[in-house]
Amino acid sequence: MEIPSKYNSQEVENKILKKWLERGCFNADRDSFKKPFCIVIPPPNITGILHMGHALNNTIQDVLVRFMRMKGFASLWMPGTDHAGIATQNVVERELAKEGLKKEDIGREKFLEKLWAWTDEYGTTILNQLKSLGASCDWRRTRFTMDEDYSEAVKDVFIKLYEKGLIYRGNYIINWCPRCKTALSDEESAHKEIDGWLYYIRYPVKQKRSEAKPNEGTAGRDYIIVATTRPETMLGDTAVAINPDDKRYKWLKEMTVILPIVNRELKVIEDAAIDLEFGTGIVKVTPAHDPVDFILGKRHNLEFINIMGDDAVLNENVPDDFIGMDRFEARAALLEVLEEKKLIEKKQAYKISAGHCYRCHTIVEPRLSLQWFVKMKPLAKEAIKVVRKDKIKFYPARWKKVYLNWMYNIQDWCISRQIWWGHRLPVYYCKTCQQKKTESRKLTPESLKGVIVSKVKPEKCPQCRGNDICQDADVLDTWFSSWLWPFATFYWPNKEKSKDLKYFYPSDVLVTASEILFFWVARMIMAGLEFKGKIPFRDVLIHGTVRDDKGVKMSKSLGNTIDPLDIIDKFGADSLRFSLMLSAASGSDVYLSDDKFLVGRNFANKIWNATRFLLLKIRENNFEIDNLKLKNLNEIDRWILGQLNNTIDKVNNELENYRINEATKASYDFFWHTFCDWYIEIVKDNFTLDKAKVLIYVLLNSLKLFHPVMPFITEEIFQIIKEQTSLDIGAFIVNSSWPAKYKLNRVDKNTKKLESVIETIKTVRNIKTDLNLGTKKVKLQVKLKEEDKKFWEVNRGWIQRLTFSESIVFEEKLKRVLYENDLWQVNLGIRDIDTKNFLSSLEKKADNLTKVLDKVAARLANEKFLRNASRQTIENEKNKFGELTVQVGRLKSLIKAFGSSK
RNA sequence: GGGCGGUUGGCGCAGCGGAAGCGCAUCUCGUUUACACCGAGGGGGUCGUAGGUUCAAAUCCUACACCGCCCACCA
Repeated sequence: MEIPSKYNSQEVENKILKKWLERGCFNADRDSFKKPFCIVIPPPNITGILHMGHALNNTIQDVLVRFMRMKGFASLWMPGTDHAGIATQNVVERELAKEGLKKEDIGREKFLEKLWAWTDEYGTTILNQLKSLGASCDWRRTRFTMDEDYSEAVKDVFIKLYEKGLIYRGNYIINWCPRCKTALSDEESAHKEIDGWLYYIRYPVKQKRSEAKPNEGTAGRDYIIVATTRPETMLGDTAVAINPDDKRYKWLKEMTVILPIVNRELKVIEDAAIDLEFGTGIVKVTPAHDPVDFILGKRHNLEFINIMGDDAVLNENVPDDFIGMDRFEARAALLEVLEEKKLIEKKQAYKISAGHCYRCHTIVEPRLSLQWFVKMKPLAKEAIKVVRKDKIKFYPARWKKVYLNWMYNIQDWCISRQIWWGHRLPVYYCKTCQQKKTESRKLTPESLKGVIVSKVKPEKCPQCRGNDICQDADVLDTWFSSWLWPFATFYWPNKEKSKDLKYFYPSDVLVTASEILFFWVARMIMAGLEFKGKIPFRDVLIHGTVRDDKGVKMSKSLGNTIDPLDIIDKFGADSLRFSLMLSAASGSDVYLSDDKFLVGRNFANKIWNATRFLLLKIRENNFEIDNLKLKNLNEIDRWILGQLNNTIDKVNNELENYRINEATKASYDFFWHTFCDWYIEIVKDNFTLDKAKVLIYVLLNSLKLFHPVMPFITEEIFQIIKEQTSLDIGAFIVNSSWPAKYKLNRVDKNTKKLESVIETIKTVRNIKTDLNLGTKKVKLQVKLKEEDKKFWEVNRGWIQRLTFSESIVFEEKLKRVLYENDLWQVNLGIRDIDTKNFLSSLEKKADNLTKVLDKVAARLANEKFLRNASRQTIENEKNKFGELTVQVGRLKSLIKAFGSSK
């Protein structure tokens, strides 16, 4: 069979993928003879399409899973998808909008039908894209956060926490997205600085000026000035506040202030939280629309006036003129009125740090509302301990601090969402019991009267026996289901179905970007400890962000993305993976541009052609390769096997420490620059059956080293080797065993000679370049000891070829020496030579080495050095001094012989 | 405001106490028994700045500067 000279990734990858899937190569089952290794995938959103971030994240996981699989572990990569509440609902809402409909038009039930239909149609798109990336998940096990069993786990957890008193319902200021019309958790509100204004507004004082005690500072005025960035919220003001120690406003303490436009009377409260330095030192207090004011409101028993609806449009709690206006419209209108009334003292440009909805980027409105929360402090306690004690380790380690810092300051988690797509809260209300409550502007603790927390709808209210019962309309935060992912995917808490859980839990490593450290990683740790009593994973591997070549984060909205599917099309999944792994220094961001992927493509082609060459030679020679028992090894063979051993060690070590880029680089360097550049070149013209076996042996083991990073091409070549030899090497490389070191039982005396020859070849090439000889063939004259002649004799052929020489002759005496090392001297058989370049490169070398030599000499002459440095260090320096002296001596005498250019 | 990173050749990174390295880019040469998606070579860096510790500092310490993240209730 002819092998084409270019590797065709498209053709190969589809074919190989199909075989793997058909033969269940990725399946992982409980096996009492194997140790488990498990990674749970960060479930992509069902709305997702594969982007570079996914490609990076999942390639890392796949490399680890494939590595451990080959190492003989029952290596499970658990796949699945996340229902992604708000994100998915938004997508389907947009679809609906194309028909001119809103979700309310068709109702909850119909809307959910559409969502499920959408899920069925597009929900697995990303999983198929992961397959084409080569992701070796056990696809039989694919789970979805809204699967029936999974939903049971979610309800279960809610009830457990509720019964433990860790879930409560209450009126608090939460982050509200007026576009998605739902509450958000603190984490879902991303703070960004925006340009705004700080307005200074005059509020009149009710009491007549004469009644005011005339003394310090601002006392003489009949108004006060407050500063605000969100003037429209003043319509909900119910007080103004000052610091009790603020001498400037002592006079104000007994006064009443009139809220302009609304004409509500505001009392003046004193609170130590007020910053004397900021603004005017007087704060307008809007308890229903600002988190700080909310606390003040509770502390001082103020009225809470909610002035906005769920879409941030002002409601009937504001003067008629403003009702129905959007918050920003209202701001403009209000400022106009204030301007007219001359109530604006001044405004100054100001950077506001405003929360933005992490799904639609709308500015979040702090809003008082009745929501469900999880008490986090008790859950955080253990989760802090396991990380502090390194039961869970972060890679890179610095993330430990970030994690702990967040955990120490953790806030309660708002888990109810006013959307339709998600897990309904397992909460029911008895309308009869609830009606007894009274409407009030005063904030009262939310009574649990009429609240029934239950997995299924109760027939009757346990309190009043009434049957007018309805389920809470809200759904749970998406992360309230994702935080169970490491064990709910194994059908926890169903005892019957979750047998694998015992075997595979805890998983070994979680691979993720830092963005979801708090959203997901921290919460999984808490959930694992709370519900399973065990950590969910031992290691957390945090990789960087994917950026473009200018360092800007890749994002769809900026249009600077590189589509991984395009790269797969053009260069192949292996190239994509290889280049990603090579550029992804552990934990640092990845800068990508199209040409980065050429490295991967070129390397794939290199592997391909090396294989092609070997198989070609084997066929030419009619060699029958039916075993890999290596025989008649000479020093060259032992040298390459030793180099392979070193590489295996290095790759093992690096992969075990999650330094995939280092592992990738090590195997790349070995294969290209040692195996191809030297070994193959050396044995080319002495291609015996024994050599062919060494070549195939090294090739096969190299393929195995590459396989985790480049699964497709390595599998394809593995299959070709199987086809073209009689070797019994197993069905698939994906299920084959990881390379072991070749047993080399003696230290080779000739290794030094071989390495000196390689050094000599390199130098001769340099000299020829310097002498402008190009590829001209000249005689290579060598003066060497009798005992080394045999070595040169045996290896004459390839040394001659690689030095581009017409012949090699041994001389008793050289007319001149162009190169010299510990073992031999070399001259080239030419008469007239242009020594200019040669001399200058010699001089440059000599200069550099002399500088170093001087330093070493000075060090050795330094008494303090001899006194303080370790014996070993001094010994090293002495050796270095000796070597350098010899080298410099050689160079200097060479320069002298050719007549210095200086 | 607090915290965490980073600053090494044009670009991206490694090195983290004893002779400045790698990949890409660049330049020169090359129709060599696979591969031009190749081979052989070359040029290019006083390791952000200023101090300090040390016999010795890119490497440890302290400030500072710039860049980038994250957290935070400065209205």
